Amino acid sequence: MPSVTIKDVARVAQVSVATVSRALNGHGNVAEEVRNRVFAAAKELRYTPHAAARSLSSRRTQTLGVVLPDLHGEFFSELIRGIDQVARAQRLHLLVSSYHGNPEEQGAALGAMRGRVDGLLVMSPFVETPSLLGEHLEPSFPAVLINSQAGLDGTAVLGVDNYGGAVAMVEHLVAAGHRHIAFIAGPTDNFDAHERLRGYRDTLARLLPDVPARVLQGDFDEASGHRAGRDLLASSQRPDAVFAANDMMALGCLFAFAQAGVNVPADMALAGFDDIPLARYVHPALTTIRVNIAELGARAARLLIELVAGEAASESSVISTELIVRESSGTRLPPPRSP
Amino acid sequence: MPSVTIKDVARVAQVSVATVSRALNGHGNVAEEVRNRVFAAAKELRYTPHAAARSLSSRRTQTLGVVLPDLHGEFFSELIRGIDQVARAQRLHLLVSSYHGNPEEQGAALGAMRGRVDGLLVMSPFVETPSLLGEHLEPSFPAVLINSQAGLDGTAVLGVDNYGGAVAMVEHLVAAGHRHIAFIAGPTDNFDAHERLRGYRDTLARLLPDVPARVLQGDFDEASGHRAGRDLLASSQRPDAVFAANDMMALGCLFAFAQAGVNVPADMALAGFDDIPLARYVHPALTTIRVNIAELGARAARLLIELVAGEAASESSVISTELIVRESSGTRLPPPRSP
DNA sequence: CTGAAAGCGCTTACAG
DNA sequence: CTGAAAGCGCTTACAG
Repeated sequence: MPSVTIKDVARVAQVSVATVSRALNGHGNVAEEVRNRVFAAAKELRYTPHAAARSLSSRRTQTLGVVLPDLHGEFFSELIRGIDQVARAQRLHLLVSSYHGNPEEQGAALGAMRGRVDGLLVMSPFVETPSLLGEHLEPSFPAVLINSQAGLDGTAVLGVDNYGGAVAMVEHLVAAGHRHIAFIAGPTDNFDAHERLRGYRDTLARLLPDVPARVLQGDFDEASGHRAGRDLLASSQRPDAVFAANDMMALGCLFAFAQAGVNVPADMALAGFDDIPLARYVHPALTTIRVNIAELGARAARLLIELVAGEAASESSVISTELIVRESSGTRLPPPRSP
Repeated sequence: MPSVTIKDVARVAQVSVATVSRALNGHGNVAEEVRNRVFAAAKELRYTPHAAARSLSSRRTQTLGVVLPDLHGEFFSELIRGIDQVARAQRLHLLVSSYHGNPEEQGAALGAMRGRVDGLLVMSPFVETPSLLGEHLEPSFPAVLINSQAGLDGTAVLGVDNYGGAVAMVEHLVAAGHRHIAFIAGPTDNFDAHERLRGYRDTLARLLPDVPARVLQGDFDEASGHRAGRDLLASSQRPDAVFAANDMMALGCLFAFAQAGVNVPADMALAGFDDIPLARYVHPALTTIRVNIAELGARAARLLIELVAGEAASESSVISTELIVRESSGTRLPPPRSP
């Protein structure tokens, strides 16, 4: 990073720093000939404005803060990619921070963003999110929550339609002729998990009021799915189908079944949620709910940019999901892959 | 973000801003009682220092810049995770930027980091990297390249031992009894791809001097692997084994074989490179080379932090790889999974 | 269209 | 141990 400053450019171009600033920022009211001199000088010196100085005086950082619970795995990768896509289209930077699932760290991460970002994208999948955020987020500061419970104040929230996805899956399983449908739930303090469970319960009660819900506790990772699968096999009453709250648990369950010689879907149907890349590669391919994560990130970023510009009212909405029927749910497919 | 400044704290604590600064930054030479007053005031006002202002006067941003060719997929996700792990341990922030595989954008991304970061982590897997970077990176600015060709100057480079990994794989395939080993190469302008190809060629020439190398062009994605697989099947001389320069191409190849009813490894052995999560789930599980990407990111970050502190001389090194033998290479395994 | 000057919020020698 | 002041590199009314 060269330490050539606006002063150097001004000297070479023989104008004041004010004029350099105006010329470089395209402020229009600069004589053609002067502007050219400034540009030439800037180029010659390989001048790049000093971001911190600019931020300090302009009150704009040209960067968006992204505060996530973790950075690991495809979900966050896709989310960041979606955010990045729209940010760069607006020449905005991304300050990324993970709080490693630790609520305290989340507060620190939020605080550390001050003076660094023009707005905040935060994902906080805790049930107690509102109070957590209330302490660290000024209501007046542009922010949009991702996949989180609605804040107390009017903070915008963008999320996946977890409830709708779970509803669609249960409807599908029931339509495929399954009656006893067990559910492997995600962590109890996770908002996504909570919504998916709610969708399962509501739909089962609606479609098959006489069949009791059956919920096994999981925590979204493969091992817990495996455990749940074994418990199911060991129980006196095997269900017709198992709906796992996410694909990783469904895979764990699938392996448990495979080890026990239980055939999916012939002996037991299986479905997941998320449509991770693995889902279509395992055998049998996994019926699941697709969630367009990049789209979620992109929409959140767009909304935030509007908020920063003072254009939009904070409004919450939801990204719709898509049922992806593959072999594991025991439904006969028309053509292999419809576009 | 509250707009309470150091002045407010000074007023409430009844001291000068200089004292507030010293107290909050732990400069020691502040009276116990005064320090307490300052802390109390800061807490009461929920004061958070303004990062841009601090950076401007202290010449330190407490953030590391990360400039990557892309943000998509597991590799970058893992890399960022590794970097994040060490950065946060030092309370450093991460400014992440993707240049979307576009060399021009890379220059812009690099330039935009000025005044925002204390050091730069850049991955530039182009063969022409040195000249590209020379234009935008001041030699005096702390930077470490990741998985890139060595810079002209003394810039530190950290990378994966692609060459060594390819050597190990060819040795393994030969030891398993395969002679005609085809190679599906990655993009010609990609440095990783280049090194892997070199490892293949050298080792084949060394171990089986009479067998000609056979290289098909790919571009690291599944489709190109599929294409190469079909070409191989259509050719008059089928090889005994196929070594793809990365797992995605190996998977594409595997699907091409499966479609054609060619059994792996009975009819043809197959191996990849990277050990992506899918590798162990496909059937047959894929023999591949594991690369610890998070470790790569972590080591790069550590090195950069030392450079920023002026502690280390820039030195280049390489992350070793590990041969993961699974079914696809046609070797009989001892126990299923050795730890 | 252009310049001199104030100010953004901090840190850090320099005095005392 | 503490304060007054300069300065970090920019932007932006305010004059002209």
